[in-house]
Amino acid sequence: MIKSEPDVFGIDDLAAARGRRTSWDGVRNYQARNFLRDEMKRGDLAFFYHSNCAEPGIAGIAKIVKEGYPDTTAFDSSDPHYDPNSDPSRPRWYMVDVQLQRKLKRTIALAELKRHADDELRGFALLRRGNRLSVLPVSEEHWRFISSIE
DNA sequence: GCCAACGTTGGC
DNA sequence: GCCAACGTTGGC
Repeated sequence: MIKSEPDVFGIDDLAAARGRRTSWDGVRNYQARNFLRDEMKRGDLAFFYHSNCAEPGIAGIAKIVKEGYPDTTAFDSSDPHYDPNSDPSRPRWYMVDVQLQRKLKRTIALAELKRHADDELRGFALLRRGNRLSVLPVSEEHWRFISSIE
């Protein structure tokens, strides 16, 4: 799952992007970085989640079209995500490229997902207390369940 | 706008 | 290595 604030870059922005794809850059959290760098494979699907907005929830599905590679925004001193501690010879931050697979027929609200926190979605990282990860794993079982309630 | 939950930073 | 201060995330 990849999270984004729709006011900044939402599912419709991805739909409007050239090739319906974009670089998922600017992630500056080590755990999230590890998922981008090590876990997400070309062809994998990811839920696109809208955070920090009126109706937080899953808005669409994206596909990983390029596996983890160094996040070049970290090297650009004029970029808001610039990190002087990330050296091009030893990059600290990684990104992937994603492409819109499709928007969901409806946004599956966080409130609805929460109703299944103790059964079908038990253990889902999104629902764990204090979760703030912007990139997080979804198990096969959880993926199938969420797909089934669309 | 408020606030809880973190992660990071930096002094010691 | 500890821990207080600070900044950020994100639901409400």
